[in-house]
Amino acid sequence: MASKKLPINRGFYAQDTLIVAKDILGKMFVRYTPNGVLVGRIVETEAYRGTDDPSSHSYRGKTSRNEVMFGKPGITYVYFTYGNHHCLNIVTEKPEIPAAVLIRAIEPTKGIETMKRNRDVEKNIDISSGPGKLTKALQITRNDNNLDVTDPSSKINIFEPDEEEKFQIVQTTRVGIRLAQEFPWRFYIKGNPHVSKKQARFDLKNK
DNA sequence: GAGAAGATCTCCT
DNA sequence: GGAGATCTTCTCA
Repeated sequence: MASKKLPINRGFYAQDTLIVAKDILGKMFVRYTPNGVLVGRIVETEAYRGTDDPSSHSYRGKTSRNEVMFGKPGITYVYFTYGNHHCLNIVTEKPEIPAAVLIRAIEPTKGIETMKRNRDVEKNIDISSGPGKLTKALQITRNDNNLDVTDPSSKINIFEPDEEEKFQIVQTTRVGIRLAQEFPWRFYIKGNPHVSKKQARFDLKNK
């Protein structure tokens, strides 16, 4: 048996948020639950940087909700919105810069049946093609806020993929926000069916 | 303490 | 394609 693989280290998350949002595509997201291990490939992200991004939760300063964004990189920031949905972010950059990358979609690779059950859907592409869907499939709630994804004993880790796969990255504008809509801070893997449908329609319109 | 907004999803037409 | 659901968080008085 080969030595156990370690999660991606904190130095990766300490980089510029836009670089992390782009480079984290294709990485393996691993979630440890009592029902087993759930794994998916990250296929869609958005960058939020509080210092110069009016749509970021941290733009107006530190609050009890967003305080983890002001902490060290590589920490989860989970918040509840629209009365129904949780969204998962990974904190980036230095502690004095409140920034994070929103994980918008993953391509399920392991524990698929468990994720389908969590979501009550039948098709693979319905499991995690959106921020709210993804957190439900992976059983992520506010209890999972402030977890260290670089710690091998954490309930959430992110790993390099076993096999490097070549893909094209598309950079475009974010969805679901009112302010700073023009910032091209959304990234996804071109042609992947697991990115959110809303976005696919948007891109077709803007060709 | 009250009112408003919100990084979404799903159902209905 | 459009609108409602649902509830946490923030702002303002």
